[in-house]
Amino acid sequence: MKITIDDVAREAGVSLATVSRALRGLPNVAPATRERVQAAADALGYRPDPSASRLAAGSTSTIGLLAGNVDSWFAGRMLSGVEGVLAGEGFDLLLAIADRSHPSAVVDRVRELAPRVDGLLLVDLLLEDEEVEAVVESARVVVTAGSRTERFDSVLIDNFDAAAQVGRHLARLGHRHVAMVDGEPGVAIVHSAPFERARGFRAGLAEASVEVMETAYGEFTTQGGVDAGLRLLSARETPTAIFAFSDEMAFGVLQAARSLGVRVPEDLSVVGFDDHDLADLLGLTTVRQDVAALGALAARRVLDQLEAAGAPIHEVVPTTLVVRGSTGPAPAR
Amino acid sequence: MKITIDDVAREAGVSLATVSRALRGLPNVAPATRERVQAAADALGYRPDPSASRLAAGSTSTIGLLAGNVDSWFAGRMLSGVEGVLAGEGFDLLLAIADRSHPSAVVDRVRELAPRVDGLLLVDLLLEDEEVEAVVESARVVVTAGSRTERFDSVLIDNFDAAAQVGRHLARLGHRHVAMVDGEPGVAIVHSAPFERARGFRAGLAEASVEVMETAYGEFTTQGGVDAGLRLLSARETPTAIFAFSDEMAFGVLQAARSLGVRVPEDLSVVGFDDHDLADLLGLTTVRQDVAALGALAARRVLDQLEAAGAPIHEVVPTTLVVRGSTGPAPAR
DNA sequence: CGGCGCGCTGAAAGCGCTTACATCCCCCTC
DNA sequence: GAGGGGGATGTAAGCGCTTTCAGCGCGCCG
Repeated sequence: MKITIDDVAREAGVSLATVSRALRGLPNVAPATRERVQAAADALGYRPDPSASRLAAGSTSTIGLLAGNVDSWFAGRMLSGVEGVLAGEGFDLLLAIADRSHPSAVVDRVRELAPRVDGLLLVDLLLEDEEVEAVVESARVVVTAGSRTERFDSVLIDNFDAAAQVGRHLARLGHRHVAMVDGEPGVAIVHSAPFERARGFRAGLAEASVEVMETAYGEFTTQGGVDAGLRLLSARETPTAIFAFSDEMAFGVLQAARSLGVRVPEDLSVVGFDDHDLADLLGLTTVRQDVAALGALAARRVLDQLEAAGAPIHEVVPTTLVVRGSTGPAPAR
Repeated sequence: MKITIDDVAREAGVSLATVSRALRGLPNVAPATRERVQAAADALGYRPDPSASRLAAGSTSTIGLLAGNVDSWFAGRMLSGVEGVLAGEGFDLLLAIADRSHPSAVVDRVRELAPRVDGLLLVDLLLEDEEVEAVVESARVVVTAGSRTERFDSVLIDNFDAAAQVGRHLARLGHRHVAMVDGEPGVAIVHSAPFERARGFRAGLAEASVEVMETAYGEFTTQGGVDAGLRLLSARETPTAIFAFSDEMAFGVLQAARSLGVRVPEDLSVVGFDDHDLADLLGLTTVRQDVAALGALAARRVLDQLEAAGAPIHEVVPTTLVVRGSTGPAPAR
């Protein structure tokens, strides 16, 4: 029932080797032959069996995308960008999620993925040094998006600079009591997005001799942001400005403020990160990054690496500070 | 360099057939042999080549997920739920997006996907009858999630009933001038989510002899919701309540209301659909559906169908109307 | 006019597995 | 104690492609 390359060969009156060459556009096929083969293939509705091609050719035409989650605004955008490029180039996209609660989840998943893909895209994943090594060993082509590791190609924004701008913005507004909402405590991986944002924010504030008075953690979720906001705003000394490392967490902070009767921006300025669809609606000052473009670029990097691996390339995509109503002058004390 | 099943066979001192059987847990392998083989495989770090297995076995252990988009709250949740189940069962997840701007996109994509997957999951896709036929012909196992087609298994909510509840809720609050925000005009596919929501909403209102005065279209995006809201609220006769078919569109309506100085809920009641993370934050009355559970169930249905196909099964997941601050009594006129 | 090179095509050997089918051996039954 | 049955293992034939290598015919050069 299944139509194989032999059927096409018979139909076109050539050998199956010629069919294979003709259909894949390889050289050394006479134009007339190529057409005849194509016509035969179309007539029969022939579709090459991917499993067979993969086994014979030794490559899968598949790119694996491993992310920590897939239901955040960031991940969704990233996926969109990546899929667009891969589909355009005829590659399959294999999606995997690394359960962050399990310590070796990333490495385990990479090992599983490696044999079934030509290249791997790690999205927004923080890797310890030994994890990086393990990944290097099991996968041939690896690109990271949203975070950076010396060993792999990466596509990301200048987190340091973006956060520094936020710091300057708040300092300029007169804020002296400033807090931040990071993802998780204890993760201090150099070059990782949270690490760089914290560092940049401090640097931006430092220009005006302001220091971060406290850090809370919100796991990059809205609910986590609520909890973090409640903690910060019900402490003895409350901040007049909070910088959350994602819009989703910032939304949570806004909610916490509202539930405590803290007015934004009169009593509290809030800044997020991402420029989520709803940031505009909620009037949130934030850092805009074009995540879909990031994803598209990352996908291209994987494809390029497939052709010719070289020294790691780190691409930086620009960001913009978008000032809206959630930030204002520091209240008088 | 690559470790194959032969290497393991040699190491364990058995034939490669036995290795294959032992490692896959097939019967007719002596426990001692199985252990020896496993030990050899572990020692060598053997990983079966998926391409070879697939070619030989004739099945791919891969499920394809085709969606219209992947960056909505709904799609992200769905993906999460699906991935969880598939990963647990050792299946790969192939992700594809059907570009809705192209009319035959879904069918084309299904044809591409079919040879590389064992089963297909169609997420939130509206299919015309002829498209359904084309899909039936090219793919063996198909399940739809979020929408329903007689030919395929489906997992979805009772859109009619959920929307009817919304209608009753608004009617009970005294609203007589009611509008809705649908996705796209002209899509009237029976059993599809938008179709059923519109029908259910009308039915719920009809119990109180209320009719829908107008319908706007928001493409299921926040921006689309803004536009739809602006249109509805700046018409000659404005509604006192708007039911948007997704929270994201409802957020847009809220923004439109705010920008026009229309107070919610004093002047306007707004209801969404989904119970997005931020619905709570924004005080949006909405219909809660557990999308991740929907996805998990859908994935299971695909896997079950793989084992034994039967008459289409339609699973219905319950929803809840969550009343928050965005709905209130109809204003006096 | 013979030989050489080149463009095109075909034959065949895998790619690394799965899976009938054959084989062997041990133990039980009569 | 011979015959049988069944569990454990091995042998080998594919699965449907890709790719190397050889072959063939033609045109061109000397």
